[in-house]
Amino acid sequence: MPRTKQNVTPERLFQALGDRTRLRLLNLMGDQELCVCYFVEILNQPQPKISRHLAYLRRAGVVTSRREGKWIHYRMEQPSNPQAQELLRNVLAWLADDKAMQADRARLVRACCAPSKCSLIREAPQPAFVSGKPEDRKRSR
Amino acid sequence: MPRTKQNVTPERLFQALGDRTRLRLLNLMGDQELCVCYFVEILNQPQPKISRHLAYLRRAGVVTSRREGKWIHYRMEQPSNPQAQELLRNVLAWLADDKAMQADRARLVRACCAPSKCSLIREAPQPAFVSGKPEDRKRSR
DNA sequence: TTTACATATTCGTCAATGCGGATATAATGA
DNA sequence: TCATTATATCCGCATTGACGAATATGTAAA
Repeated sequence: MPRTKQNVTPERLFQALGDRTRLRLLNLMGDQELCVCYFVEILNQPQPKISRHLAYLRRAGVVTSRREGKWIHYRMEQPSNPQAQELLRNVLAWLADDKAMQADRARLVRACCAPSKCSLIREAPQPAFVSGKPEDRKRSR
Repeated sequence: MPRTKQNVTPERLFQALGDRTRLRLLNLMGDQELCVCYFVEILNQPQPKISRHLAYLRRAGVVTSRREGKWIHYRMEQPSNPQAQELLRNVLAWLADDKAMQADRARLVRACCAPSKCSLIREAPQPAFVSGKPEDRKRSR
């Protein structure tokens, strides 16, 4: 029997949100799917660290990933519970108030405008908001 | 200089929310101030455990306490940031969906209707929603 | 089939935190 | 003052989780 997406418990979700690095990751992928190398570039943190936190978010059911060749894209996953959806929207809205989070988003935009300047993302696929593809996010699993 | 209420960081708040016992406590005090002995009675957990979790919530800036003789009342504290306020409202709404949380609230109402049956709260001051005093919560600190 | 590159995982260490049990503190009343 | 009651804190232990460093895996390209 194919295991359907299990409901995230509130405490599990909040544990996932209880770390600065993970909040920064969610802040960046709030709008769109992003490739791992962007997170590493923007947050300027060791790649294994980023990877570990992404894995934590995935295990907590907050994000999903999709492979595209060598690259792996992460995006937020809509919880099945409407209250939880609303809550995640609120989280992102709160983060948007934070100066450091705004700076992260600004760095993302800058990196996307001049990918050639960023060693890590020079050849990586661009996020949708740059390439212009409107919401063609495929379901992964 | 009197220290004003410092802003709660998102990660700190979410850490505070990342525990089942603390969520149950918040669920109970969502509507009104409550005396510690009620938490002990309703959750049916060791008093030191309840006390530790209440202390955690207090340190995280989520609740405040007020002493009344032998008893100490806890209530949720409004964050200064409107986004955080909205978020806490959402948390409570989400919890209200949870069967176990509903059961807790039902036990609270039952305990308040027959305090003589509950050894721990036999003589404790009743919560405002029982005694009928409309929102006379005094600021503590 | 090598090589290079993107990403994930493992390992050892350390700090934070949850718990039960015991004890301390604070207010009340005899 | 002493006893009682409500609540808080401390102790020792186990678990979780964050980290850097090293290494493994998977894909593509030569």
